[in-house]
Amino acid sequence: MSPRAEADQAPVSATRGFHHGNLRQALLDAALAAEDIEGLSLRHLATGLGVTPAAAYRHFASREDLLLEVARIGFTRLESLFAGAFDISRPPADAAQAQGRFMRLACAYLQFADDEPALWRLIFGAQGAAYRALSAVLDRRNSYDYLPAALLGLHRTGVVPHPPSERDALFAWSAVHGAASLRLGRVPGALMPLEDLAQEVTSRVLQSLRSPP
Amino acid sequence: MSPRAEADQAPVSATRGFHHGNLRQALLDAALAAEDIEGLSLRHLATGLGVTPAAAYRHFASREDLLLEVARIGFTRLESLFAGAFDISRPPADAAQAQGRFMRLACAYLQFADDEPALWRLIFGAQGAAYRALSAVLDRRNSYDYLPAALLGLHRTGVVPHPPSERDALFAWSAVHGAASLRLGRVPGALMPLEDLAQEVTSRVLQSLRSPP
DNA sequence: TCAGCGATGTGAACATAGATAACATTACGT
DNA sequence: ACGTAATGTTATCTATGTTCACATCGCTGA
Repeated sequence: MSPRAEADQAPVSATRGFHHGNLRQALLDAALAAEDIEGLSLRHLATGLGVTPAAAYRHFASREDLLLEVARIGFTRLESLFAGAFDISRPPADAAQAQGRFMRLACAYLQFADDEPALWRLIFGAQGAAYRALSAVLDRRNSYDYLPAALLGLHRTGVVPHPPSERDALFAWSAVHGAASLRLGRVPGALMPLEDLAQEVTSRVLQSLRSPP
Repeated sequence: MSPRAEADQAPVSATRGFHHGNLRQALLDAALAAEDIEGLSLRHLATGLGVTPAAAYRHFASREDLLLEVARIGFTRLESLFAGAFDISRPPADAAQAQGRFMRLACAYLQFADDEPALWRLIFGAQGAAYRALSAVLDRRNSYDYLPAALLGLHRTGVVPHPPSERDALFAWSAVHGAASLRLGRVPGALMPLEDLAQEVTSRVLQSLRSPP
């Protein structure tokens, strides 16, 4: 279908190869910079790069394909935000650290929505089409492990009495995801400073995790 | 801008006036029945109704305008689901009833996402553009009052010790909205029966509301 | 009653979009 | 050095949103 792999690792802004630049990456970069990724036009992108519309089809099977690739890159950005929240390979030292991890994870999620709203909408928006398409392809080991890991840390350090279940994880995800959605929707109550919102949500989720079903 | 009002009250499927039917409503109905409302084409809609594309512009200033009107109708549908959850004009009799109201309100929200995914995506999807545009126009008295009312009922009947704050409402909304989003995104954990999910989320939100900040 | 006017629909047209096919050029390996 | 694969171009097709000039229906007031 579409040439993938080695996309996000290529020399970033190189007009390198000359004669014609290295499109593909240039197209992806331009798409990533777009204000409305889902609404962008291949022709606009191409002509904006001084190239013919048809040229884009040498690198992407279709507009959808391009968008899917952009979504994939966006997903890896979200993953690296998660990775910046805490080191998943090392367990938390104490309760405070476990709570800090949980809080910072929520913060990362909200930060992504704040910093890259177009990418957020591309991934989680329109029926989550891109999201579902991605889930089938990505090795989900990375992003899908941070939340369970954070919850497990909370249990191991005694913050939460019961070992975390899938339902616990789903509830936590729902709360944070919902908060991010409402924030993007400019719901008045969700427009407080990002850290405050993360604090708010995580502390409340914690409250609910301290009790058995 | 756009002719509004009296739209959702018009004779529903009437090809009444003859010669030419009563478009507008027919267009709205067709749009409401579409599987992908945001992606529909005016031409398709028009020709599907045996009418010229340009005819649609006698009733809607643009495609966007049509979509906004559809979103408005969708919003009133959500409101009537809320109204079916409980009678906002009467306070709950006891704690059990108050909890039932809260639970049924969440159920209504999730039901809407389940039954009308296209409308949900139109309203809350794409950056919540439609949602924001609507919020400015709608008298929000209806839909925006159910959640605070439900929370107030919980407090008045002694389920929740502290009077509900805006932050309480935002958290509850976030959790339910997030659950609906993940469900629409076919996140595996959110695919349980609708009532179970509503029960799950509301009981956990309740847990968190029982403690002071 | 009927002239006329406003509401509504038609036909043709324009611009933009995604997409494809045939052709041109460049770069690179053997 | 040559030829083949990669990449870009030109031209073209179809679909869509949108507009404009024109046609037609139906109702209202003299």
